[in-house]
Formats: sequence, C-alpha cells, structure tokens
Amino acid sequence: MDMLSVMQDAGTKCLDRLSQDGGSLYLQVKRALLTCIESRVWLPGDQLPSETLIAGQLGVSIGTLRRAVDELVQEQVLVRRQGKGTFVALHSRDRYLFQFFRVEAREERFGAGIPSDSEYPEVECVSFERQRADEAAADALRLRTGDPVFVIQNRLSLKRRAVVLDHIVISATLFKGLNEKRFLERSSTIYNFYQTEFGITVLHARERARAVLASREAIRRLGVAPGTPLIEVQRLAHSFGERPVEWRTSLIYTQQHDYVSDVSAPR
Amino acid sequence: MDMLSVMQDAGTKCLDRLSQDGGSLYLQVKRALLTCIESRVWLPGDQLPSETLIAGQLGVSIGTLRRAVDELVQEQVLVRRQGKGTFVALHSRDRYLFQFFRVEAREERFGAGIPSDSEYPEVECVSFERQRADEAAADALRLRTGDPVFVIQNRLSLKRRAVVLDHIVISATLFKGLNEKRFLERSSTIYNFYQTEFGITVLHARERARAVLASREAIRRLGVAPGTPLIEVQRLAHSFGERPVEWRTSLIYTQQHDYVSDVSAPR
DNA sequence: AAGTGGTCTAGACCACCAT
DNA sequence: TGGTGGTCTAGACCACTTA
Repeated sequence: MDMLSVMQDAGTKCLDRLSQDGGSLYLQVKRALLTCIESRVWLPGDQLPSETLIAGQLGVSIGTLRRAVDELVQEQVLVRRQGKGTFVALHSRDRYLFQFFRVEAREERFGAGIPSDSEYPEVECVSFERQRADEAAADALRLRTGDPVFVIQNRLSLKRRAVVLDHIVISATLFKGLNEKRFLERSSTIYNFYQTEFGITVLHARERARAVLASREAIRRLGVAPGTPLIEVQRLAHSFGERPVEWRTSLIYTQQHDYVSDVSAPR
Repeated sequence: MDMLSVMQDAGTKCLDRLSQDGGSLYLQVKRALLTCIESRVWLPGDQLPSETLIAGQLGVSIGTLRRAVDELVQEQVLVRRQGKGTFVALHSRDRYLFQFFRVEAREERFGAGIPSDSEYPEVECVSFERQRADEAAADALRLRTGDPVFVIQNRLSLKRRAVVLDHIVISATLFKGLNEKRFLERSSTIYNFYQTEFGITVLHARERARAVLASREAIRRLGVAPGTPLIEVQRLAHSFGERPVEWRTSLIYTQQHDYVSDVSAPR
C-alpha cells in the first residue's frame, strides 16, 4: 500500500495536531479531516487511510473518529464503502440529477411516488463570455465589482423541449484556465467538471424563486409566447466553509414541468 | 415521578419486545420508540423515560439507544434538553416560520446572511367549507374521490400586503370534530393546531411549483392586476410513516417576495 | 485470509438543571 | 446533590470486499 502511506505522510501536517479548539473532540477531528480535503492533501475520489490508522494518528478512539466521519458522510463530503474503505466524495451524474437539477415533468397524480421521468437534460451552450462582475454577481460571489468572471448561458431540454435557460456566473480567478473550448468539450455534468478540472466541490445551494413574464431573450431562447409566465430561480452554490462559488439564474418554463423541492428538517 | 412510571407502564407494550426484524438493533429500537409516539402512548410535549431506563427495558446498551434517539432528534421527532430529559417534539411558531413558511421579503444582496425580515404572516381565513374530495385531492391524501374533506382558504399578509393565498384540503375523517369556529379561534400556528388538537404531527412536505397567471380569484383575493405572474405551489405534507395529511395549493405574489429553498444533502 | 467498514457493548467522566 | 443528557473510550464481533 504505497499510495496510502504516502497519503498518510502528506496528511501528517493535517492530522498530527488537534490544536484548534473547536469544542468537543469529535468536532476537532472533523475539522482536521476537512482540512485534509480543503487543502487538497486528499483529492476527490481518493481513499482515506483506514479508520484504525486515522484514529491512532490522531490519538482518539475509533468511536470518536467514526462520529466525525459519520457527519461528513451525511454532508456528502465522504463516502463509505463497506469492505473497501472511505473515500472523498465525487460528484456523480446521479447526484447532479437528483440533488441539484430540480425540474421534473408534471405529474397528474401527486403522491404517486418516485418520478418516472427524471431524465438527464440535454444541454446546449448558448454563449460563453469573459466579462466583469456586475454588482449583484460580485456581491453574491464575494468579489469586487469589475472582477473578471465567466458568464455562461446554457439551454436545457427535456424530451427535445427547451425547458430551462441558465445564466451562470463564476469567478475567472477561481476557475483559472477555463475557456470556451474546455467548457464545450467537457464530458460530464457541470458540477463534476468543476470538481475534477478545478478542484471545486459544490456541496449545497440556496435558491430564491419568483414568477416573471418571459423576457425578449427568454421568448427567443425558449421559444415561448410573449406573456408566458416563467419561474426565475436565483441560486448561490457553495463549497466548503460556505464559500460561494457559482451564481446562477435559471428561467424555467413550467407549462409541462415543475420546480420541485423537499421541505424537511434543516441541517 | 409518578407520571414517568405510569408512562413506562403504558409504554411497556411498545417497549418490551423488539420482534419486528427491522435490520440492525438500533433500527428496531428506533421503530419501537416511533411506535410509542404513533400510538400516542407518548404525546407531543411528553418527557420520555431516561436513556438508562429505556435502554434497560429494551435490553440494549445505552450507546445503541442513543443512536436510535440521535436519528429521531435529527428528524425532529424528539428533542433533547441537556440536564432535563428527552421530549416528544412540539411544533413551535418558529419551526413553522423557518421550516414550512418559505416566503421571504426580496433581498437586494443575495449572500447577505440571515434574513432580517422573517416575520410571522398575518393570517385571515377567507373561507371554510366541508366538501367532497375531488380526484386530485383524494389521490394526494390517499382517500377515495367523494370522501368528506375540509377545504380552507387563507390569505397571508406580510407588512399588510397580501402575499399568499392558501387553499388547504384535509380529511374530515382524520380531523374529526373540526369546524369553522374551532379553526378561527385557534391561538397558534396551523401545524401546531393540527398537533395539539388532533394529534397530527407534520414532519415534512414535498412541493412542486410552477408559474401561472393570476386567476380571477387571485386577482380579487390578492389585489393584483390581471396578467400578473404568480408562483403556484402544491404541497403534500406528511406525518409519521410518510402518511399524507394535508394537501395545499398556495399562490404566491412575488413582486416583493421570494419563494426560498435550500438544496442540500437528501435525507 | 486479511483488511475494511458496521454494529454493539459496558462502562467512565463531564456539563447542565433542578431542588 | 442527584438526575439528566453529552462525550469518549477500548475493546468484541459481524458483514463485506479483494486477492
């Protein structure tokens, strides 16, 4: 297990001290693990050292380590596979589909159960530009007005019907080296692309929705009639430590689709 | 502690066996605790016997019991208060406000932080009727078409501006004894009212939203102009065991407010 | 068969709350 | 002071994966 021992050596800097007084021991352990991930000592997809090893290195009991790992698994930062090991979570197509893409074909029967129709949308890039952040985007992304950003417009279709128009703003500093060619040639989900190509993991987002009338651009891009009501969703997506990394505005044509959400216990 | 011992005796029927083979031991324990609550042996607000006592009665270790309780606390079925005890959760005004009422005044700055403006809406009852369930409502609530239901329309205002029109359908069988007078005279949040008066606890909900143009009724009730776009939200609220208990359609006027949601790890 | 995570135990000690 | 939940320990044993 050469890779593992290398990882442990590299991880030593994160794992040999629990000095940060973050309250209870398991929270300090959790913070130490997060530090290993945020500092890219452990990369998405990597296997962690075994629980026994980490616990030993940190000088805590295995139960305490497990409590910390439990929380990170729940937050989808880590993934456990019985018999194999614990891994830094990778964004899968399914995770994107079920967690972040929340548009579903209209159901006649509400309580019917699992949506049959959760298909992956077809994505077309409408425009890709390098611009300067306006006030709203800078505010959301914690940049200064005028900082360089990429502005990407995508059109998403389900069953060949244009349903969503996305307007995405990301920091050009954070996504250093991104260009239209790389973006167009990506072979995966956009959040997977962020993660594998730029090391940016989207963990959760906050959304605000309102009803609007189709703008001229929406009429053209979505092919809807003037006066059509649409849902406009503003999303701020966050990475570790609540760091905002993507500012997105989506226009959703809800003639045959719904914007779906769950209302359950807050985290 | 007379009340406690009575509760334990009553609870014996739930707590003396773990026969239901629900997989691992702590899951069986969790199910046993849920049974005590669902069968109303323990009522909302009641204090549970101490962890030591329950663990002893069930013949499991305290760690195993705690794991079961941990999950129920996370699902907001139980509440722990250090030094005092563990209690069956009661719906508070705050829980309604923060978890289930998801309309907030528009913020100019998105990432600004905690919404300053989360005020409790003023609620007016527009109509209260006993009707027969139509197909959609029956479907959602797992009733038969034509079963008796209560249909309640409420108008919600924030800062004296009408913002939401709620259309609520609940089973008259489940809410036996409800009438307009009792509904109007309730002194609390609607979900708190369901819980304290009818023993029905709303745990979570699933919502589907779409943009619509204001109907004649919305124009009249919300005082908006014809052609105004609104968000229509259909909510199915569930109690224990995924039992649907309330079917609600809300029209939201989003001129100065947003429909807000979090996108985080699924449960 | 060896290594991993998954479950469960039987304690110890601490922090908080009531009286 | 006595009871409650909160944290932590150091194991044992099981189930799953890989070789």
